[in-house]
Amino acid sequence: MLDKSYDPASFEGRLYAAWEASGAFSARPESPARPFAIVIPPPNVTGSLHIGHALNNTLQDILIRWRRMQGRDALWMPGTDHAGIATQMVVERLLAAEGLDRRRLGREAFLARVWEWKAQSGGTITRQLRRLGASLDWPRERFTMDEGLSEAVVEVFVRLHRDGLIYRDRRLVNWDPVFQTAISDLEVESREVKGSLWHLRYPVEGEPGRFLVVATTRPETLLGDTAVAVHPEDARFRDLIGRHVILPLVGRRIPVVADEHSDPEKGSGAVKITPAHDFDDFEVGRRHGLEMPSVLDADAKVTLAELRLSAVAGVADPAFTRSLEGLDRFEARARIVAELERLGLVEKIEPHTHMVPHGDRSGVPIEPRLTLQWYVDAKRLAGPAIRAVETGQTVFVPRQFENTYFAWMRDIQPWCVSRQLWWGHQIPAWYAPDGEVFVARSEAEAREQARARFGRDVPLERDPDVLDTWFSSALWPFSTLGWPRETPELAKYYPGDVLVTGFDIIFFWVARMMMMGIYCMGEVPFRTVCIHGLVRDERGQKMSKSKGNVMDPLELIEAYGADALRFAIAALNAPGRDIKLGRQRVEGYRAFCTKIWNAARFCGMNGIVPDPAFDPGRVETPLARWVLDAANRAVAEADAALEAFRFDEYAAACYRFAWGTFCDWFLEFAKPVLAGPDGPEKAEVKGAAQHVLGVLLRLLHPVMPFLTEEIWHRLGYGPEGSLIRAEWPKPVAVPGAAEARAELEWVVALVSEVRAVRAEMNVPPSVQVPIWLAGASGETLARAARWREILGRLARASEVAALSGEAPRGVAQAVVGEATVMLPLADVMVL
RNA sequence: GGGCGCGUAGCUCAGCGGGAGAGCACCACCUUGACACGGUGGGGGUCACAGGUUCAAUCCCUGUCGCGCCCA
Repeated sequence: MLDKSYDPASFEGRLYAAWEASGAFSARPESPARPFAIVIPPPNVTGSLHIGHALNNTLQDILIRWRRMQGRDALWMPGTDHAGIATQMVVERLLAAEGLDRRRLGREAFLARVWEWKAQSGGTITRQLRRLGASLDWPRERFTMDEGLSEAVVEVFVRLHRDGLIYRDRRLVNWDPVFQTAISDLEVESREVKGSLWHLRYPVEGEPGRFLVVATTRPETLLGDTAVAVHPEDARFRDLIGRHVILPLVGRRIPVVADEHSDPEKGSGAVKITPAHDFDDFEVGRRHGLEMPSVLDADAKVTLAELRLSAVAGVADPAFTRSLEGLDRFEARARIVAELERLGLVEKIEPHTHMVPHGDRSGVPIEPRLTLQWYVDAKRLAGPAIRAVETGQTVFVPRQFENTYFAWMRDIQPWCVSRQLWWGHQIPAWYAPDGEVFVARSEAEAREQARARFGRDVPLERDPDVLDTWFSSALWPFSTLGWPRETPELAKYYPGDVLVTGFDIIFFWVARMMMMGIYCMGEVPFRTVCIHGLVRDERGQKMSKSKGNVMDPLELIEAYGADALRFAIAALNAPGRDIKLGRQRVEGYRAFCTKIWNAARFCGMNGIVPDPAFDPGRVETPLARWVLDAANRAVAEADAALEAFRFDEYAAACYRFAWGTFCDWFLEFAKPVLAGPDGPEKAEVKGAAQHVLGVLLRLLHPVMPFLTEEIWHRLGYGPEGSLIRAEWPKPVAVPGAAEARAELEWVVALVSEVRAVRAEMNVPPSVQVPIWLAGASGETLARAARWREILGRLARASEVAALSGEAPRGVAQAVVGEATVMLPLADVMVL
């Protein structure tokens, strides 16, 4: 028997442990069953479960549990990624607390510390996913730095290099001065900064007293200017095109070039060009063949190494400029502006708000820097990945997100994959003393190549850099299955069925997994990409620590149970929309959990016990036929919703059937029978009840695994922990379903009408009133007789009788079907 | 500036050529032997606005306004 109240904390942990111990989450590669495979979008190993993970993993778990019950060989591949920067940051912070730093420790010792940290703290999120109920195949758990996955990374790098798809190039990168590494465009976020627009006077060569005024937000990069650009159509500057100006502080002459990059409407109409420290300027520099001296180093401090300083009276004093060497970029800015003001070279300073790129983790402005890095030719990999979506080999749900994918993929830039970090996959490239590069699977292989090239052994040095974490994540759909080895898992579970992820991740994972999957496997990594939104607070605000509006899924699970949280997430997951989640929503769905619990408890109290011998094809009473038919429809609705990734509709179908049909009507109709004498009718109603409750538990299991599993064994449907393996319900043949539906719909309509009329007339529930039916068919009167007792209970009818002739005075009337319902209320109304 | 999406009951959102809906919230009544995390009943919307197509438009088309996101 079930306890008096629903207390999820009392069984969730126990059930999860039982499932996991029994191997219920395991895929069975050797089984002939058709596979259903999902790879988890690997969470960051430094992470802990936030509400976005709860959403993402609830949806995946619903799909996996549903397909598993349908008999598919379900594989949900777990794991985490090594999160290069984030992890290195965490460990460096720990070292700092001990007064150490990684450079003093050395690479090898530092990496040992990272692994040590991972062993101790890396399992946080996987433990938390268990609290959610996520049925991941834990023994298969992978980590992007695992031996096997690392081997895959090296293999892909070597192949890409062999195919000319990976190369070294000197280009501008987003340089993070804090982490001292290149970072990806996607790790850069624009932040609005209140700054200034400095209008600076550059003396025009050969015309003393004439200045070309440039407007800039970054006066400190002036040192690296190699031109001034004006718009070719701009009449103000036409005569200056092709002439030169003198670069203040540096004293070199730099050309005035015509370039459409310069916007006559903005600033002064003339822009300084610093090709080594600005992406747009870099392009201008390329177009005009300009030099590209760097004036800021890895720390974003001034370096003059690539400059030649000349003295120009009143414009450039080399002694001053040399004093800038080694200054931080912001201090240099202040000093430079002060010097220019002293020289009378500042025309004006305007307040100016603009967007400045910041490193998303370091929080400081990124510095575009010219560096030599490894690049993947993403453009060539993108072609097939675009076609795969165009031709429907992979489909996005909702469809409109394909546009996001196409937009990004069609405009894809060379992918900088090297990072100046220690934690990550070290690039498998070795350099000979002359700089010749050997890309190989191992040092031995590199030596062989070098020997073949030089005819003797030469000392080789390995590239110290590591690869972008996304490089290894991109391989996740097949590296986790054993690639490059041809394992049974790879053969069976690739391509996967679905990738479930947020729209903000389309660029990160989806695009890269598509490119690498097609390149390495010759086939897309997944058939469907199911895109969900962001979880926001109840007012639609993004959750953030600074706003203090974050909801902790673990806290919600403790307060309301994992099932309530999961159901809330599913129910609110409207396609293409963000989820606005408030505490009250979760609380509200906890009420639904409680309702199910109590309904099951009622069944148990009335001796409704599982009966495998029950045959729904042989039921005779309208009530049993009707409820079995309603369950059929609920199953069909749930299936259709899940097939379409409509988690909200699946939840709604379950809710409607469980509460609106099973509890509100079926159990109420069943009560007089259950309370009555034993006999065929009671046996049949009990049979139908146990059957439909069993359907309901199975139907709800994917979204409410704990509650349903607990009821399942407590009521004797199977041993503890067996619902997860139970067969997904299928519609059953119900004889006379249409007639039963018509009859029960009539009863429901009649009861509802009578209740409404009575409520409107203020008749107290304690007062029983006759129901008279006028103009009723013989069929209706027969039904009325069959449901006499129910009408007494639910419609508070003292009698149900046919009426002929005139309507008596003082009766309230309503129409149900062909009949007019009359209630003699004149004496009992409360006015 | 380009793209995508959204504007339907107080809130969150379904619906999408012919009947305006759900859940929650609200109001009233009800301690009925599963459940007050409950039951019953009820109020509440010119479906953003303006044109157009159609016998018919919340739904299709065009435009306007407002909001959000992505990209530059």
